[in-house]
Amino acid sequence: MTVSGFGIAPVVQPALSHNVLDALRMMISTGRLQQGEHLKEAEIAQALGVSRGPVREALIQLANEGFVELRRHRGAFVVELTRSDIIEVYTLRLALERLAVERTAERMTPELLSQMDAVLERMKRVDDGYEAQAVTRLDLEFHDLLYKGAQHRRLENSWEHIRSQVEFFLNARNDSFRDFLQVGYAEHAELRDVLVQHDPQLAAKAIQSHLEGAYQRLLATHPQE
Amino acid sequence: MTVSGFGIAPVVQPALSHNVLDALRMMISTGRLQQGEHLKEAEIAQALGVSRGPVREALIQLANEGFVELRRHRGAFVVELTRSDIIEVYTLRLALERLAVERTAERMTPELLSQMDAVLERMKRVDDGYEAQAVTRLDLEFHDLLYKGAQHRRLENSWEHIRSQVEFFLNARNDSFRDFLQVGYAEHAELRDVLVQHDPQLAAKAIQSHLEGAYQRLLATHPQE
DNA sequence: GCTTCGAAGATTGTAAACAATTTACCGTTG
DNA sequence: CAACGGTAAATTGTTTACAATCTTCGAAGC
Repeated sequence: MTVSGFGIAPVVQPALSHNVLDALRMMISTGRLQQGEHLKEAEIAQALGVSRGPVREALIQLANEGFVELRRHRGAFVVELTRSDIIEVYTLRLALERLAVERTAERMTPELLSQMDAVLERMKRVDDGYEAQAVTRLDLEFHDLLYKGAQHRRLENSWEHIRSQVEFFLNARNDSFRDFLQVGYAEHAELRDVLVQHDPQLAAKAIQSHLEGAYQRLLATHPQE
Repeated sequence: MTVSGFGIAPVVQPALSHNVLDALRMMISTGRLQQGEHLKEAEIAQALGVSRGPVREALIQLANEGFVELRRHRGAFVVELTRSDIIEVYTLRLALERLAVERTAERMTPELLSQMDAVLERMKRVDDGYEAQAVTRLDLEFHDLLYKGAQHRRLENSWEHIRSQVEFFLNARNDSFRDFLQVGYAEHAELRDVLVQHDPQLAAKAIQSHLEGAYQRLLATHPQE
């Protein structure tokens, strides 16, 4: 191990299954794939120019992320997300993110702070003509930092498991409600200000009210079923 | 849909990958597989009499559960669980299980209660000659019911993701400390008594102290590294 | 008309073969 | 003798082929 600290990343091709996973994930979270749709392995494989093997592996992962349902001998179906799914995702996310901010508040570093500020800066610059997916990405980027700061591998993993579903809901919402300018920067900046105080309990309160707000705005776009 | 409510389960063979998954999971959680060990696909496939396909799928699942680490072109390695992993599993488990009991307390039904009592009854009957794995199973069975009662698919899924790791730690502990007679029944019965009161906040407190106790006992068996 | 049955097609589950990459070994070189 | 290089073996990544199962659709029987 004589060499280290080069700025260049090692050249490792990502696995094909990883490419397939990314492609499918994006198609679902952006709504290009209908809910309940039957994802046929052969079809996907041909469309992406790979064989069924990598596709199967990607579908297993998607099932783990709760995006598709795997039925034996029937294949993968895009899950239908209803109001009760919003509640599930929200409650689980709150449980996870509370742990995240409690730990992040205790571990706040200048590096992390500057990364947060960088994201906040980009939020501030968002103007009227923004695209829903772009602000969703910013939102998620900020929350990614919360998990990163927690330095908790399994917690980050759990977050990844619902992250795409959150992305899906946020995309749908930001499409119909264009209020990111009002709430986006302000609410996240408030979170940042709380985190630097190194107070886990305060941070837990803050994330609770932040997510509660997001949750209510989300429910407003999904009327009863 | 003319037929329903038969007592018999439909005859669907589980997928081979599922069998492989169960087999590997047990071998790891019971410690039959060394930490850091390299799990070779061909070897496992031959030992279990299947091809590499199902084995690969099982390994992907195991990686999701945090049991093995997958390195591209290198294969699957059994993770090495250290003191910091205990902390991770414990903190994450607490976050999840708090949500679980909060919901279960709100949704407590007579059916669930009798299922809990059945498990408690078996805990009570445990005598001096118990085996570590048997009491671990009982312990986990009770906690499974907490998640079941929460009626939260994604939460149950998250629990499954760390359940085997909890099992691994509990097995190791129950092997060296044989105090299940003292703490096993009593602590879980107390949890049950709290849950029937339909008070989420009280339930959250109870699970916190229960897990805190389990955590401390666990740490005692894993000295610093 | 409605149900039942069965065959053909479609789709997934599994196995086996091939390709790409890593690891291990060993001789060479300075 | 440690470091470097190269070749063979081992291992994973991917593709292809085959088996098992499900779905579809239409005809037969009531």
